Amino acid sequence: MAKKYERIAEALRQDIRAGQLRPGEKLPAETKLAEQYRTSVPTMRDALRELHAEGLIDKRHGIGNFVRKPRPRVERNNERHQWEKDRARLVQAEREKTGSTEHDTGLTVSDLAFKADFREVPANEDLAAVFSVPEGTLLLERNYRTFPREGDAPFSLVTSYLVREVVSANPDLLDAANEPWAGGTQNQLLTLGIELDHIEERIMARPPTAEEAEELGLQKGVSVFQLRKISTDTTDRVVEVSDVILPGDRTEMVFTTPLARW
Amino acid sequence: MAKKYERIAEALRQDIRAGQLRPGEKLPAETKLAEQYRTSVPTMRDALRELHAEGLIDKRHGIGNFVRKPRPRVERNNERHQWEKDRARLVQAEREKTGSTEHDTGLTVSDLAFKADFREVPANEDLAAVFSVPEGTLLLERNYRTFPREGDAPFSLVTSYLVREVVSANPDLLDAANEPWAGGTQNQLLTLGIELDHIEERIMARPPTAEEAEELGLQKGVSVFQLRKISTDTTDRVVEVSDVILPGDRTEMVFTTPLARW
DNA sequence: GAGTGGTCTAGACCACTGT
DNA sequence: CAGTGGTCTAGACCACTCC
Repeated sequence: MAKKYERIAEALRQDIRAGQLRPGEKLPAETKLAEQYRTSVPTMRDALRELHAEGLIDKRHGIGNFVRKPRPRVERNNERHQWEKDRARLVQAEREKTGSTEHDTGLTVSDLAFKADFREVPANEDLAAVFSVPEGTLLLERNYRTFPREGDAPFSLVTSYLVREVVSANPDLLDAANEPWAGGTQNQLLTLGIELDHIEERIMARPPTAEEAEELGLQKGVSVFQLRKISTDTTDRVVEVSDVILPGDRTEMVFTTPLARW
Repeated sequence: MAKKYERIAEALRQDIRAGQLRPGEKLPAETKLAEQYRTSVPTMRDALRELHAEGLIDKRHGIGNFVRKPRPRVERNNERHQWEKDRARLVQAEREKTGSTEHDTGLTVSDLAFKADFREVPANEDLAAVFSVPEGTLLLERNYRTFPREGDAPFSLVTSYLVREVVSANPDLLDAANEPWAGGTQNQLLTLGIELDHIEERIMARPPTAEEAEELGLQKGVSVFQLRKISTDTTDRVVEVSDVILPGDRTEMVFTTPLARW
């Protein structure tokens, strides 16, 4: 015999998929549900936990359980990097002509930085290795919180690192008040005479920390993408390292790899 | 005051990180632990569930809870695609000279197919759209189970689709007995006169289905990468679609994006 | 304050594993 | 068989949200 909580979960799944329970709709209280399904509250909660892990329901403490509205997935395409690079110079060219209308144009098509927070930190072992600098080298750490335009939940947590020494040639870059910066990071690097050659991204999936779950409005059990983006310039020097946390249930990452012709 | 099960989880985390509890070591029985921490068994289990979700312990029914040995992460780099493409012709060249020593050289550096299972299916709406063929078009569906060389748990579940009509020019490709195929899929396509131009990969993270958890030896709550790889040839035709499930806790995906010079 | 989900207890019994 | 984790019960009380 199937486990009781699984049978209950399956019954609720059917109701949801069949449209008996519609997106946004509130489920009966857990005590009521336990009664309906002739079981105890803890067992009922086991069933609900299953649905929750699958992303079918949202749990809201003190309010209730709700059938989840399918959240729009956001696509993150690696073509954005070339796009950003092209744009970095465009913006620069226009600046020379027109002045500064740049403030409207955000960083990237679907990102809009609302909060930027800068500080200086010494490189730990990990970062020192990636940058190929001695441990303890001063880095500029920049924290961003970005939101989708629609005023939904915040969408990604970004921590970016630059070598302080390298950046100091342009003092504007040290001030968080200048964010969001028209033309994005690649334009910032351009002001330092740095051109990027390639970008490497390493992706892992893991459960969110309590902090991340809080900030991203995630529920326990939903996994996050952890992405480390490493930007290397044309002299083969690592110039930026960026750690990004993305909600696994709302993000779709797309990478296109071109192949050399035979 | 912090929640009790969180305090207990934290205490155990410390013990693990500090090396008091070593990888592979068995924890005391849940009843004993509950006693030690002066709590009930269900609460103790809440704490253990937390550690389990974080990948710090393995739960083995009927045996015990164990500190997890850090499983080697497998790196999946997109440079493999170019590597495979180069290799596809190399193998071909050597075949003409020497004969068939190809059987030793697997598909890709760290993959080894142990089980291949072929069948023909009509294209559903989803696949038809990707291939740009009418719904119902016959596809060759190939299921692979790959294992890391060390005889550990199976490592990825792959379902690959090709348009049956296209493949039939080389009947050898229709027989699962010819797997693993020296030179991999790109060599198979080469025998059909097909050269790939680029590969697109779409990545999502989600909890595993019960089936996947079973096959990959995953534990509940650990998420999987779902990767769809779309291969397009030099005539801009989609020739292969491959759905891959990878364990999120053991896989690190790496993508390098080259940028055009200014 | 009323109603909700979250935490916690103290057990009982079942299912799985190894000897 | 003994020992383990998995499921399930029937409650109590706390923390949160809304009115």
